[in-house]
Amino acid sequence: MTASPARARILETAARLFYAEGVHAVGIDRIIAEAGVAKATFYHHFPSKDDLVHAYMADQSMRQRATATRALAAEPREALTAIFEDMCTFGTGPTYRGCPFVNAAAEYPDPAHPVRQTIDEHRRWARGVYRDLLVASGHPDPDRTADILVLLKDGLFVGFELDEAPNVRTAVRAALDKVLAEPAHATASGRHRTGVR
Amino acid sequence: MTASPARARILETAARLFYAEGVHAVGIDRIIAEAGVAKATFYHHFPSKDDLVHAYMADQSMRQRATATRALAAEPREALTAIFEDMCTFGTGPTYRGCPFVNAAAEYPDPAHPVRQTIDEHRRWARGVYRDLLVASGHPDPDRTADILVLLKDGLFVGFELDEAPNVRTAVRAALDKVLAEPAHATASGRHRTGVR
Amino acid sequence: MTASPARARILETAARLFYAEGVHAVGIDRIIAEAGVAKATFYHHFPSKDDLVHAYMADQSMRQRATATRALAAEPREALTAIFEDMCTFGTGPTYRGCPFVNAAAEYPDPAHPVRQTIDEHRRWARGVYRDLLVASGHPDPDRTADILVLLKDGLFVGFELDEAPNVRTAVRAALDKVLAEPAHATASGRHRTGVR
Amino acid sequence: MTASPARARILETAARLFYAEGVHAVGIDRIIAEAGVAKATFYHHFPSKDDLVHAYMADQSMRQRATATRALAAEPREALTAIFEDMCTFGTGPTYRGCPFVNAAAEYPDPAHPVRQTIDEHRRWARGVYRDLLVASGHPDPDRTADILVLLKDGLFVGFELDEAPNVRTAVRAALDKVLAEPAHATASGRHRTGVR
DNA sequence: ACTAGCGGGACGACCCGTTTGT
DNA sequence: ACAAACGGGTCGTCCCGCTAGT
Repeated sequence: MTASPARARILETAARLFYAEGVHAVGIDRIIAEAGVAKATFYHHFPSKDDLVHAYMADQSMRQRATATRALAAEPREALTAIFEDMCTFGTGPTYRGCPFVNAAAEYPDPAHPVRQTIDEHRRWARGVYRDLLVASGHPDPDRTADILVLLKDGLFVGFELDEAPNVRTAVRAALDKVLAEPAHATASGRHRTGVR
Repeated sequence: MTASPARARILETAARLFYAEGVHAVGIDRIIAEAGVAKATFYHHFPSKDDLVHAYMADQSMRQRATATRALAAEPREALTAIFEDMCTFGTGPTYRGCPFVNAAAEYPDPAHPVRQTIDEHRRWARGVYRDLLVASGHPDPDRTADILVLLKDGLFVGFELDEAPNVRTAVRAALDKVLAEPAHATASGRHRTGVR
Repeated sequence: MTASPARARILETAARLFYAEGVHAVGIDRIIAEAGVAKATFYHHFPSKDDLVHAYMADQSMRQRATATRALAAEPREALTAIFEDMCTFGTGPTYRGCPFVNAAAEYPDPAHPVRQTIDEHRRWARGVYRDLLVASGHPDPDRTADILVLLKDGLFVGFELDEAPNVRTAVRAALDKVLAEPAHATASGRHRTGVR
Repeated sequence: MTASPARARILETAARLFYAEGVHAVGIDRIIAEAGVAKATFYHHFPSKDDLVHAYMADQSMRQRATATRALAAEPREALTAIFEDMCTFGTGPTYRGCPFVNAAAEYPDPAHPVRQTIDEHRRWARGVYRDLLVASGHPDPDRTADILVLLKDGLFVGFELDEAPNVRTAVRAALDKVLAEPAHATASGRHRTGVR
């Protein structure tokens, strides 16, 4: 289908540069140079830079969904902690540069822009995953709690970029525990997990 | 001191435009046009665009500190909720465009850049405020809890920009309650507030 | 001979686009896309864009000659009026965009360019037709009058593009009458035409 | 007012190049190089190339109006022949490249484009001048005759570009004589057709 | 101290005509 | 017939200096 090697090289190069340096800061010339393609080839696959940015966003979303799908194999509660652990691991990587969606949104102020809509869609998906897992795990208030988990997710993405990673990781684990803890009186099912991972 | 009306107009205009549209997306020419100053005047006060961005960051930090100082008059616990309520109110404003520091960081990937250092400093200040208030309110684990409040703060800034404001607000209040709740057994000083505002 | 269907489609498409939008404004990619041929096929039939432009000019000339040939069946005098009526009819068509040769000359300033030479040749042919018809109709000054008819032809082509068609048509008919009118004293052959068409 | 030397140099250079080589064929870079201005200066005075083209058209129109105004000092009939003689003289100049308006129209197919509207306005002015002079000279049919003079004008502009100048000049003079010749009473051969169509 | 304008040159996105391989 | 490569060209914007005038 879309199995053009040139297109793949362009998208991969763009993803790396856009994420590392920002969308506006990376020019087409640089992308085609590092991808080793001709200008005409680039514009054949992506009629405009915005189309490339859009494809970059869609690609990021697809990758995160694939990663999450793997975590979804476990039990609901474990899946949730696994997802957040995965994000923490990602956040401590050498190339980490924050959340690609939040960063892109910072450069695309117009909420009606296609890039923003792709971001919105991704966020709805992420919240949906949290909610579904909470429902499956029998959480009494999955909707509100999913919203809180989204807060936590965004906070950790920012934190790993701008604060000290170990502290962030510790705080994320503590916060997740607090959020997933049953409301005080309903502590029937003893929850014995004493350390994620 | 720096009470030049021209300089103030430049900074105010730049702050408005940088925040609303992003730093890279706003050119010097546009700033001087909308500020109604001459180019020479601009470069007299700000030797380079980066200097202006730096001043913009410092100015944002100063404003947030002034706002927080007002909230600090109340009791520690009240002060904390007031601070988060203020941020929620800010997040629902018509010109809201996310956290200026997070947005700027998205456009300045180099952690060694002066702009990033100003951001770091601001974040250290914010965390310090949270920690101090937690200490003053007798919280048993002020350091880790301050880290969690930072997560919450960043999450809400992102959420108000990219998600539905009412849901975010509700989630923030619930999360703050959870975070500030006394660990079950140690409920000496009964804090009976069951819902902010 | 040159009965390749691909070639014909290319030439037809190019003629339509060149005439409607100008030569420089239409790119090869657009032509091959709208003609539905491959790039290699295009460059097989037309080694360069200039060759295509040249073929476009030659084609236009051939078509005009074919049209004129039909009019030449009539009596000389009638043939002349028929030729100008044909041009007026052409000038009021929905796709009319002026004289293709004049338009092309506007984009090819160099008189030595092959395109220009094709234009020159076409104009010599047109003037020759006028002169021959004037001679055949017994006009006393066919050479100078042919030059005047060329002026009229060019004027009407411009007029139909840039002025109001009905006024132009009326003016063309009146001018043609004036031009073809016998000089006062030499009114031998009564000319009985009482209304073209 | 608009007495900026840089702007004047740009416009003068653009007029020369646009007229000699065509609008699309001349790039901004070339204009600013030959005018000796900076790109920023160019875009300060002309926000886009189209604005420059528009100014070029308006400038040409103004110049032709100024030239015509000088000829208008004479008696109506003399003024008309002077105007056409002026155009013939212009047409035989070394830099002659046809009518700037017709050439520009060839490159701007859209009749709604500002450039085209400037052209339309100029043509209305020219026809108005002819008509006024015909009225002042007591011509019995100034409106239709003005239309014919427009035909003649356009024809001569094209002819001087694409045909042999001396023949064109002769033909123009002869045609002008025919067009301005007093009707009826000064001629033996009555003109029987009193209204085409 | 402030304004207005101009010069400079690098870079932005995007399109051009053309050739080659498959 | 399609995809890719190529290099140069298009218009336009960038940040930044400098000079002259008030």
